[in-house]
Amino acid sequence: MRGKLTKSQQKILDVLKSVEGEISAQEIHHILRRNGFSTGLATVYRTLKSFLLQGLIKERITVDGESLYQLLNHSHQHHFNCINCGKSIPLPDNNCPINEAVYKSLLPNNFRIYYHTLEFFGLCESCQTLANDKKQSKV
Amino acid sequence: MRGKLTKSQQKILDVLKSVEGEISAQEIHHILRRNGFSTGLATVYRTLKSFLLQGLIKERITVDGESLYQLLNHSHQHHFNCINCGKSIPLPDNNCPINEAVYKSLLPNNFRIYYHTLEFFGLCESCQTLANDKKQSKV
DNA sequence: CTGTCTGCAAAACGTTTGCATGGCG
DNA sequence: CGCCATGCAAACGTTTTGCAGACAG
Repeated sequence: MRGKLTKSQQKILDVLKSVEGEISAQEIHHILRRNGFSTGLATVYRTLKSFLLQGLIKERITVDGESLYQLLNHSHQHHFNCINCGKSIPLPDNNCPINEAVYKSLLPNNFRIYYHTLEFFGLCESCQTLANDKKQSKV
Repeated sequence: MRGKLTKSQQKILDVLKSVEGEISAQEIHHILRRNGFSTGLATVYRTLKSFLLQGLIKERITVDGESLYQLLNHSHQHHFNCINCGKSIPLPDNNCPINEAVYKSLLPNNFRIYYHTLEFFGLCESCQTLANDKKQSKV
């Protein structure tokens, strides 16, 4: 894939564009199937990997071990993730603290940076109270 | 597990303490086996999940989909990750831009934050040249 | 005794790969 | 005609789960 996209690749890109936030490979696959395309799951994965290497999309792995993808030109989000229930709550995106200056100060310049992820982990409100009630995961 | 640790759990904690940086569940398992303990892999996973929920350790999922664990009181590291070859290069940890003030400004206070991850993704030097040579992943 | 922790093996899950087919230049 | 992309199914590696037995309080 150099420049031109195949039909399948174009359809996958369309789905990515149509989605507000992040989406998984399997969801893309379902949407395509639902819309009558016989695209295989493997093609979705292969295309996403290719998009990723071209710096077109970003990838984020959730607490549940699933990869979510998002177009890079979309406004990016960071999240709070509950390590107990797996809930992932996007933070207001207006004030991401990672700007050009931070990039430059932290990273050697022989890397080509496509994107970053900033994620917070802990317990959400309800999982905190569950933990306090000791009903939970004494393990 | 409330306060007191079982033998297995203590041994797993010891391994975490003995390691400078991050370590995978499987590596912990191997080390225990090598040292003559018959600890099962499932126990390692179960214990790590419990440690995680107690805020004892942090978890980071690599580009290859493997979880790495690290004691939370150890100095934390951020990384540059090559999306092509999977290399993960730790950044100088002295100046993490995510401090208390940033936490407070970004996050609602009904979450209990245990830790954060900040990761940069892109192409490392050698993968950039490979990409330029077009020998690579035209997909 | 009772309840939790453990090891083992099997299952689950998301993802990747091999291979034969198909489509496009 | 040749080459790359595709679909399918099988393979893969990590993590989770079910279960019976071991252990501790």
